[in-house]
Amino acid sequence: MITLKMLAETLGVSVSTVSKALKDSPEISKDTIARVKEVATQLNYKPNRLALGLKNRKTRTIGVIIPNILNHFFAKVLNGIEEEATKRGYNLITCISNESYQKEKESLELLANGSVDGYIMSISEDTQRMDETRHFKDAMDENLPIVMFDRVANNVNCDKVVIDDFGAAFSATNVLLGEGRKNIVLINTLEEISVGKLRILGYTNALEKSSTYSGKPNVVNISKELEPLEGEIEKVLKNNKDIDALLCIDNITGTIAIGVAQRLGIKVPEQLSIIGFASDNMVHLTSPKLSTVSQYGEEIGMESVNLLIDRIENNDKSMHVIKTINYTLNLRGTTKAATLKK
Amino acid sequence: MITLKMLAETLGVSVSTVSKALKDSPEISKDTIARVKEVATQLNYKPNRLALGLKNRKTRTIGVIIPNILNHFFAKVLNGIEEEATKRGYNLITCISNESYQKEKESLELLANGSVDGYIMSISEDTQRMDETRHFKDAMDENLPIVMFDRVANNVNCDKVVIDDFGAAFSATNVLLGEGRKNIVLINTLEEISVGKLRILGYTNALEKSSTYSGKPNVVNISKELEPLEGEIEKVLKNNKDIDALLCIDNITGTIAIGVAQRLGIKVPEQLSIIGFASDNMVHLTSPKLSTVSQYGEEIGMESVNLLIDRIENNDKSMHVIKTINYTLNLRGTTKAATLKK
DNA sequence: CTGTTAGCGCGTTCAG
DNA sequence: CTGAACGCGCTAACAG
Repeated sequence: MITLKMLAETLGVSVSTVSKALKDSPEISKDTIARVKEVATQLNYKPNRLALGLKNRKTRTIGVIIPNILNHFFAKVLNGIEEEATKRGYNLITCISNESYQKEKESLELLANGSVDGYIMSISEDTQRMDETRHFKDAMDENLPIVMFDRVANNVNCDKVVIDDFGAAFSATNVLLGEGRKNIVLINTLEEISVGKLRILGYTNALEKSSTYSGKPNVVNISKELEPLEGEIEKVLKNNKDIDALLCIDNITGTIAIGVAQRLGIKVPEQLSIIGFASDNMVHLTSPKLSTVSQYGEEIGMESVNLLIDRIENNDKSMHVIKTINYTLNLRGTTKAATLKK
Repeated sequence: MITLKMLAETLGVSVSTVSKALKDSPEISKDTIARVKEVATQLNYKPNRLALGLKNRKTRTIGVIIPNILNHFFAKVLNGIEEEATKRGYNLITCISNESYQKEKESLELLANGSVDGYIMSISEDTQRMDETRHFKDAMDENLPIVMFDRVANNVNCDKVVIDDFGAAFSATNVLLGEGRKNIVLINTLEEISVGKLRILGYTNALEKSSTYSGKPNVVNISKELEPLEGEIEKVLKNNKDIDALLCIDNITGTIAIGVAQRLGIKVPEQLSIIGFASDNMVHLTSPKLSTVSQYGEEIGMESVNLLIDRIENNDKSMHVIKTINYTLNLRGTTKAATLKK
């Protein structure tokens, strides 16, 4: 690792001269500047980030804490975060909470030692269940801003990037209603999570607002632990006679449901419409292709980065914002009304 | 952020006394140690990682560079890396090369400024195509060890963690041969990548070694850019009359092929066996379930971390190792011979 | 037992 | 135009 000192020695000038020369200080002669830069590039000098951080009290590093990288949605968000952060000259320190409150808390604390300038995170299932927020506030008290995305803590006062989950489920339900469906069942595996609640609300609301729908909201909770999910979905299809539409608000059951329905001899979408919240990367695995509500993971990541960096660089204490990212209804083969739009 | 200096002031002692007390130095009296620790925990003191890094010339941070986080395999590896790194007290700085040589090179250089103690990476498609290695050697010249996993550069002398791709394809092919398949086609989307070559070699080798197989190796390359993959696979099934087995050596076509075959009225596995290298998380999406060759992503990540940290902490210059991780053949519904084992 | 000093790499005074 | 000195937070060698 090449340092200013080494450059100074090989050039026979002082350290501060080198430092100034490298940033084109008017204090230094054109001549010296040229010489210094020449040697610097030749020796491949790179300012030590740690020393800079120590000096400026800024690391240009963002702490990212996500619950589960194997979830494709979070992977997409991370992708967006990485891209935008790189663009703005920031690095990422990535932690995975694995849906555990303990790990999330530890990561937060670990990075609050001068490692990062702020956090982007989505909170763990554990934390949501326990409704714990102390650790967030501790971090923010140390002047480390937090941006939460997707799964956010309502009672924490920080910037947030969310999807309009209510609206998404509301629109999706309306699509099914528009097809004349009379028996729309919602399948849920996200029991305790805030977004799950909002989606359920959107669904029930749409049904209640409908003048033609006579049935009651029908929410079926499936535990992710309960294997196999296929069996559980089969039960749903068998136990709910006259079921003609499925709204799957987690990221997986929609895809599975297609196969189960077909195996049971139910025609999709003629006898049963299905809309999922699945990732688009799974769409081409099934036939017919699943109609989905898409979440723009990358965009969420990018927005989070911008919100955070603006907050960091302006040391901004103004009102915190909640940014809502639009979802998109991608109607494909598992619904009939491919012409309906939001 | 609480510093030693602040602790020293509130306690009325010197900075170095505090420093020593916190690490139970025998130079300091039990009494002072107790007092210091008391205040330290109360004020929630955390040693500044940057300052430590600057002092020790060690950051306890690993630079991770992966080609594409949306690829489930890499996500799994990252998961394994994160877990093991945390266990050993290391942080991760994550970069995504997006399969670009340029980005990979930039990331490598960017982190070579004291940000990390070493790298774990899988090299980009771009880099493999160009067969570029200068940037790796530059980093290693700065005394930053590199561990490469999965996609490795053969002509770079560093630690490597790989799967036995040859053996994996060899065994998979033998399973198909053992079923009495006479027309085994290999489908490939990984044209330029080293692992792809090895898998193809395993396949051809198995066929050539077989005394009963009369056909020739039949390798079909499909470009990932060519959308839709379904159509391409359909062509393969139609163009190759008497085809009775498919070995899909990338991570996606196996899953798709099941659907395509069924749509064409081909019975799986009666008329057509399929083995894929797909991620196990996709397995439950199809019916019948895909037989796969599994790559233990997490294990690869963990091994990489241990290799790297050992190298870092021992400043070890000994021979570089190539660690081979075993794969597993998971025979499920798309093959008949569920009893055959490796 | 405790304090002073120096230095890790850098940038920013302030003197020359 | 150039250099010496200082401090960011920390540890370690050295004095007291």
